[in-house]
Amino acid sequence: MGALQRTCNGCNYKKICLASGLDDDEIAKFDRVMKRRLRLSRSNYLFRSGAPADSIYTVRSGSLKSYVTDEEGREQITNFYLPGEIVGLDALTSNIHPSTVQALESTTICEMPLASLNKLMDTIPTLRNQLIRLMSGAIRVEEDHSMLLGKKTAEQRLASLLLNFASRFHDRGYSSHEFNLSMSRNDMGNYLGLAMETVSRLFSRFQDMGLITVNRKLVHINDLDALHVMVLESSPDALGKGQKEAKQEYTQSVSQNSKETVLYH
Amino acid sequence: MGALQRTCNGCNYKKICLASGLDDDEIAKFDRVMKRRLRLSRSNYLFRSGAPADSIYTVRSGSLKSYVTDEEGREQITNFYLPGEIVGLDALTSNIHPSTVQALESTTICEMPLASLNKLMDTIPTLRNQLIRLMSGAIRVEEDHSMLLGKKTAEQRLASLLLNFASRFHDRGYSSHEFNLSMSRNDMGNYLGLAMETVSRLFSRFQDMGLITVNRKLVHINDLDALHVMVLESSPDALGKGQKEAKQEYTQSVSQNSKETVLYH
DNA sequence: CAGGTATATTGATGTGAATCAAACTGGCAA
DNA sequence: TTGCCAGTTTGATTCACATCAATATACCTG
Repeated sequence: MGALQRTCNGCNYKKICLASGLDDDEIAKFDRVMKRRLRLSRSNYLFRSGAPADSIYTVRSGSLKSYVTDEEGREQITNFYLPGEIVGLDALTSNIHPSTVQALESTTICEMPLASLNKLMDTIPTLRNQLIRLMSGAIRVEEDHSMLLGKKTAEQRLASLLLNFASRFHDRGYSSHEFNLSMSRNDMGNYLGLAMETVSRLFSRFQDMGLITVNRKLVHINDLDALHVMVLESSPDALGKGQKEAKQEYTQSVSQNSKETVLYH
Repeated sequence: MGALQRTCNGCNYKKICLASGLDDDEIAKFDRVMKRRLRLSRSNYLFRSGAPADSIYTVRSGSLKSYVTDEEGREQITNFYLPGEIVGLDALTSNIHPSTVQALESTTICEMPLASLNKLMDTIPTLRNQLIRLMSGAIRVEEDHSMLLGKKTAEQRLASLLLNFASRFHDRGYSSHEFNLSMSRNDMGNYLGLAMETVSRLFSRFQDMGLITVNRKLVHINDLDALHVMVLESSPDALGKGQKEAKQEYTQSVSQNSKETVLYH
């Protein structure tokens, strides 16, 4: 996954990352304060939880995992990061990193110092808006992760992960049918709230069902539709009693329902 | 939980909400575009997923729950909101609400139109920074929720919820020992990734153990420390084999470890 | 204040995924 | 080439929590 350009303008991911939406003049300013080519090899840390946060980062090539740690040393992987994605957005409340970020393979990273970013945002409102958009997106991603952890079966969790990566690789111009998952089975299990053994068994099962072909880290998806169906299959409690209005069109906006009423005073 | 003032300056929660950090002049401008006293009664919607997002909101009194819905109608509650907390931050990517937000009791809400907010942020950098801080905090909250859903036992999940509310009530000037949980057992279970019956049993168990006294929605915490200990107790896999470096001081920042190395090129 | 409906509690049973326990595989260093 | 070791696969068993089921209790409505 190369992206050898040294400027944002030449970068493959400028449409995805912080620089998205900036005009030529603005991107040049942005470029000037962006530090490029931070390099990490496999399993090295970008930063650890508790460290002061002076910058946010973008993956340029390779991939990362981030995880939070509790007082007992339990680790929960919260995200895997692919090129163009922003890392460190959870540190802007306290300027202390709450997460640890570690490379899954040889990875290059762009660094944007927060001081520079703040200064730039004063003069480039587009940049501020883009940061806000990305942060909002990060919240959504976490919400989806909660849905996965709270409401999906093991099978649906792994299917979701495969579909998620398929679509993100597709967005980056790579095949959505064949790709490398750079993290270990252990990492996948941790992210999915499953034991490593369960992940391994599911890979075997999916292969036996003809849905995928796996060879170590390389995954080939033979039947994307079947994986989609699998994720949608209703789990035992999907339509539990407590949820009277479930199963209606979920993209609806405003209904005539009496409960919709909102009153100003 | 009254907060009857009609201006931000007189509001109990101005230190927590968006207006935090603004000087008198700025807060006056902010005040001018804030719409106050949106009212919802129990189980009414503030907005539903799929609806266009034109504003973000702050709880003024009462409480809310937010949940995401998948294509099959499964609902995952992602958050409960108390006075001073901001709702709708996950909608700023697409200007479509990904979540549904519903009142848990009679609730009053302040509304900040996004158009006004954007205009204000052009002239008040503090406001922009505060929004960014709050969004970053929202990401952290979701990460903690993932840790809860992915790595904690049923017992630890309910204990975490109780401690979470204890501390949030405390922050708002209420007792951290006695408070009302406005949501149903069903909602708690949904949020915690547990069956309602499990939540109910745990309430009974905690009461039998002398940790709390429950009367329907009213919870009195008798032994806060014991709940803390319970959350920290290591679950079966807290120190699994895959996690070599667990159990070290989790607030550490930079170690001498060789893996810490970061190279510029 | 009677009656119905929501919500909550408690008990009995079932099960999906965890845990425990071996083997197996591939990468790498000597 | 050998041997080691981390990562993975596969199998046997257990267990925490879900599900099913039956009351019980609070709340709301007429």
